[in-house]
Amino acid sequence: MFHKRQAGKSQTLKTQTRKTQTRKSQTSALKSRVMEVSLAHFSDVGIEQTNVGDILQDADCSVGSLYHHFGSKEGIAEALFVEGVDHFNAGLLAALLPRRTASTGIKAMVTFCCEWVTDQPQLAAFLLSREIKLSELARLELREKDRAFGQSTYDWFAPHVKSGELQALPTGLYMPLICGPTLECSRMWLSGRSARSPGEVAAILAEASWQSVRKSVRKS
Amino acid sequence: MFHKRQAGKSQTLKTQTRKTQTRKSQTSALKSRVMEVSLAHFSDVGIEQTNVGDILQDADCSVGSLYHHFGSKEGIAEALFVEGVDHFNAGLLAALLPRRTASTGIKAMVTFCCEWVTDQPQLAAFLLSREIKLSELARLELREKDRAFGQSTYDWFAPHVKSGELQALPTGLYMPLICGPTLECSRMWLSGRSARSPGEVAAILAEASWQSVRKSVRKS
DNA sequence: ATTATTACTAGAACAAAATTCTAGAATAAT
DNA sequence: ATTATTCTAGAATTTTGTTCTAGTAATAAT
Repeated sequence: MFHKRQAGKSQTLKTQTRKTQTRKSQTSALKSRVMEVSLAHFSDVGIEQTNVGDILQDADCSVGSLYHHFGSKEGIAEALFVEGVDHFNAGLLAALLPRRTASTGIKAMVTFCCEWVTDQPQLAAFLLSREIKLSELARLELREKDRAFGQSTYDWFAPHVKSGELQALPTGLYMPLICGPTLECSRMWLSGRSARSPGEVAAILAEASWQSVRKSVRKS
Repeated sequence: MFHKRQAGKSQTLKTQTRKTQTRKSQTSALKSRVMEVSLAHFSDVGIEQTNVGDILQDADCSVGSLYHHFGSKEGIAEALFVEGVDHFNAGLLAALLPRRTASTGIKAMVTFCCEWVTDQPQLAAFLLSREIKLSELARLELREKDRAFGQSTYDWFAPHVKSGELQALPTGLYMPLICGPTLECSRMWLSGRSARSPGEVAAILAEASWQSVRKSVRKS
């Protein structure tokens, strides 16, 4: 009995582990499927126009599962949004931090931005649409991430401000000045109002944004 | 009989006119009320989260009237959007066209943008959210207006490009470079991610945007 | 003047779609 | 082994946008 139980236990443990992984992987695959399918629909026709039924069908998911994992349609959007922001911020920092001069850093930010949008238009369109009603929890989470991100970038900026290469500006203005034009171009491209992708005009945008934040002594 | 008819007619005309005006003004007041109330809700929680029942109640309007005048919830949004874009574009042109130098023109655009957003945050938030699914008709109407607007601004730019004050850029890039940073600041302020209103930083934004599009001969 | 037409209002009825509920299966914990 | 938890499933419910029918007031036509 004891032996049997032991054996049974180890057996169970083993199979449990295997089964758990199977279950877990099934579950996580389901969640991924739902998110992937939802992103396609959201970026295509917007959250409101997307109906849950289509998501369920395309992701081969039951009503119960969807509401168990995400709580609501907005819940899916929220998960996508947080994931997307994380991905973007991480990429932008990775592009910025290794640069040693103000000019190359700023330009790297703009270039990264352009490429990221051009490479994943669906996610970009979704993030830029901002039609997401975030829960209080997610709002706080994002605000904290935003703060940390802002801090990281400013830590990089500060020395260059001190050395006189960059203008001293209210901290909240650097991002809009550096990435604002690019994001505006992105919106226009993503919504079909412009034919030129951000990737195609990256160099121009990078130079222009750099001119807008550099500390300059003008000839004229 | 003829006389009576004449009298009757004029009488009718008079009362008709009065009654008509009353009716018309009632109707137009109703439409205004619906739009005003809707804007408040839309800019606050978004179109999807706003429910028609609330609009009906707050605007003291019946279901029938609302659908008679606007066709759908999106119809209200569409009307607000078109009206808002018209108002913004007209204001921007009015700020730009009288200026005689490249520098003052560009700065006037940015300044106007900042003030407009700061003065009517609800409308600005609604326009910038871009969660509106426009009808084909409205889409075409807006595209045409966009084109005309772009043409007007470019007609103003062209001479300054020729004279070497402004950079020669792909036409689609002027607006993003000039207004992109401002719009980004606006989004942050409107969504509560930034405390400083665009109006407060207008001067900085104007100068920076000008630096980004001017044709410069640098000292360094 | 009477009749027909149109513009508008009103709210009950309807349909579509999001979400909740109940139940049961798989897995983990005690 | 039993109990608790997580997850799946889909029927049932609720919510909500929209349509429909009917009626009223204003305008035009005859």
